[in-house]
Amino acid sequence: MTRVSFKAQMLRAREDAIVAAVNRLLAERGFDAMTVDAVAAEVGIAKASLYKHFESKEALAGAAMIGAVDRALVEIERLAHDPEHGTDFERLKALTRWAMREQLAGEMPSLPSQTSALRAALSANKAFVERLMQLSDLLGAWIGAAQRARQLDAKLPSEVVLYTLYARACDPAVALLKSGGNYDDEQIVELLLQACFGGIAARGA
Amino acid sequence: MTRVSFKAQMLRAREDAIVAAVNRLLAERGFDAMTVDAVAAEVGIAKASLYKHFESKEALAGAAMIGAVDRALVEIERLAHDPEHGTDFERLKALTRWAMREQLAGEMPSLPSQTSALRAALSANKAFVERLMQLSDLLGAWIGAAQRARQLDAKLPSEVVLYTLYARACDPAVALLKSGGNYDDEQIVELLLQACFGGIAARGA
DNA sequence: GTCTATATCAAGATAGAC
DNA sequence: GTCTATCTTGATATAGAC
Repeated sequence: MTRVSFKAQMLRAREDAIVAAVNRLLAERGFDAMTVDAVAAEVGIAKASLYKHFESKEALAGAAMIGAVDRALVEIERLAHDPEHGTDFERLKALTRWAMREQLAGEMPSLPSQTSALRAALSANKAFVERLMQLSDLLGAWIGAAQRARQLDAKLPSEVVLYTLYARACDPAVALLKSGGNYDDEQIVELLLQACFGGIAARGA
Repeated sequence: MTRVSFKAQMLRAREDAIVAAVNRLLAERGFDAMTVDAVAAEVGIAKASLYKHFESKEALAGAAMIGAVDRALVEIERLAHDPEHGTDFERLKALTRWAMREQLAGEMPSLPSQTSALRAALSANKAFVERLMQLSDLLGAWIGAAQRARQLDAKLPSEVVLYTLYARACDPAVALLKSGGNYDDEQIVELLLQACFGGIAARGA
């Protein structure tokens, strides 16, 4: 009864391939510079066929953004049960590390900068907004716990920490350091993680 | 002999007005979403006239980006002689504060995200590259001095600190906090400055 | 150097056959 | 649901008169 028809499986696989292509192009070029022709070419189907699956460029991007948030939610779930990360503070750090690695791998679609045409469309996308709120709630809980445990700075409002972490997931400093060519991916991640959590000012004394 | 003709003054004023409009639109919408029509409308002249002053959209943006770097250089010069900021560490902090205020005022054109069509054009713009190197050299000197004075974390490579500060000048966290509506502009600046220099992890103990 | 009018082209979206 | 061919729009850039 729960068996899924072969046709439906094919449909699903095709749409997954489309979303994956959009995700990559979104990470590589951003929404404005991504063309629907490029998506079609990457998937290997005609542009008109794309529009049978998604009704607009905004819908394509929306599906990819939902996928990105979902991957973050999956990673959160994984970290919550990973004995290697014993505190919420460590889990927040591990999640930020994961986000930076995704960015370096070209799999993190950059957040729509304040102004992008995408922003309005995403605000109207209920599935996206709902998942983003879920993500924010989970992170907010971790942040609050880590502040009470005195591992995160309790003087910073939780909102400031949350937005700071969101911003680090698309930090241009990652690409700048990468193009500098002096550090490999893992070094970039650890250096920026240190700058984010520890700050650039000296500690101690 | 050094007198400048009235006509040349008018020309200069007109071009300054154009660059100012481009700067604002670049800050508000970014390069891709900025149209030459919008620039013309904002300045109040015909689009064809714009092209008598600048040969392309990229040239327009280049002029605005050069202007932004120049404003930073002027601010650096001012800070270097301001007795209120006695150390290079304090000057770096003050410059970052200035950049965040510019961003909130809508006067900081966002850095071309890794992929923008603008990036290639800027790399080929000698005047821009030259000024950006000048800026980087000045900041690099301040960073090195602040690290030797043990006020900036000496374990972070100077390059990491430099790129981190560049990234904070267009930090999306600024706009996120602004749209959150819980803090006024000055509070946003001070909170993010604290997160950047002090880090989000707890200090002490 | 400024204007109006237009050329040109890229890109989002659709028609209609299979 | 996939294709080829086409429509339509919006945006960069230019022609040509004044």
